[in-house]
Amino acid sequence: MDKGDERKKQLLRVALDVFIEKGYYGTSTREIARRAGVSSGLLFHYFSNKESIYLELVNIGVEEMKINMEIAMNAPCEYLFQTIKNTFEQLESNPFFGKMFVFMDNVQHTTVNDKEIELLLESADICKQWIPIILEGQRRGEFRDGNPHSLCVAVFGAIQGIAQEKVRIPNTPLPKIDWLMDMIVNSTK
Amino acid sequence: MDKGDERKKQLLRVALDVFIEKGYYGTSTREIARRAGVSSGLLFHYFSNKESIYLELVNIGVEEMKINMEIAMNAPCEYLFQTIKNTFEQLESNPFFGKMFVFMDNVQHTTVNDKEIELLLESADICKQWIPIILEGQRRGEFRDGNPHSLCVAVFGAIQGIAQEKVRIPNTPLPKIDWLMDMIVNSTK
DNA sequence: TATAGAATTAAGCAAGTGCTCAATTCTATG
DNA sequence: CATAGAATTGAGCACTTGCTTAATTCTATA
Repeated sequence: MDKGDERKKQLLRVALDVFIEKGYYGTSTREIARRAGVSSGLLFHYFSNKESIYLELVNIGVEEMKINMEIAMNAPCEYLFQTIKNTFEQLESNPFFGKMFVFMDNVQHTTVNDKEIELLLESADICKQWIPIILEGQRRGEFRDGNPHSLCVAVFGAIQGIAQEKVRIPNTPLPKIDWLMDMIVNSTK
Repeated sequence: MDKGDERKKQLLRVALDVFIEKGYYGTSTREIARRAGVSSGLLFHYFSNKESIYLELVNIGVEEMKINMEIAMNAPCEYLFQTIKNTFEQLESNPFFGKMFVFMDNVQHTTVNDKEIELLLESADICKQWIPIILEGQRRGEFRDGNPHSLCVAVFGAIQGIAQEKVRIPNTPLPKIDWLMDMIVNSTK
């Protein structure tokens, strides 16, 4: 209900769009303000600087990712299935999630000279977080062999590709989950 | 041997690095010049404007991609295997190829308001070019069923993920090709 | 109705941007 | 050696950038 909170959320939504479209450096504070139909001064009333807008979005993204990771690790196959299922369900029902997902990938591949962001990204690097789970899956013989990092990067690249497409063309149908699971799960199982 | 040609190539190499790192808008012509140890005036002696530097790189990228696509389409499995094999061999032996590969992916996901670039990208969109090949593979029953575009986006996302990693950490080992083939090829074959 | 505080604007500064251009240095060849 | 033409510089223009600030409007409540 608070007018200020509502405005701040609106500004974040607009900023997310522009950041996805043009990257960090390509986004000007004036453009965010203009697209929000607001003076650029107001933007700096709600955020202390451009970087902090980006940071706040990264933080939201990190939280969003964590929620998707909360299922326990003592069932790697189940975990993976649930994670992909959750991700796809969200991609289908919640456009903001898709944008955030793509945004987080862009963030990973863009240098923003800021140690705070770099640190945040460490905690948002899903590939790194998945490695122990994949190792466990491999130990159980449920997952394919091979460098777990490659496995991770490839699976995640695939999901990313699908997400990118979904954000660009929202009515793209998503592939079946089994199909993606097969990428990782040992087919001789 | 020509001094001017050599300089131009050097400037393109430097520009590629900066574009990958900071994206189109984040890259300033002064920074390219500075990193090349040259005045910014010289940059505009060799290129008519910033956009044309980018365009020239995109063109090189498109050519590089085309070379990897030249094997005929009447053997989808063989074609795919060869393409991935080529890509991995290049990633291993030629750092410039890897950078170009990542650059082309960044290009696809960045809006640069330029119709010429947009047109070029049409011809560089590997996903679109692969679709007929995948359809043919599916018709023969050699490839998995499912939306060919999703298949494409996923496979390509996986390869991209691997390439990104290779560029960031050059001594990352690449996964086995069979492993990637399995993503697409029908396992009941 | 009066007023404190939040929401908002418009103007503007210092620094950085893409790009130009006159002026200089280098270099190959007659 | 002389000189044409290429390579290179550095100053600078017009514009955009992130951000500030004084001034104004809105809005809730005493």
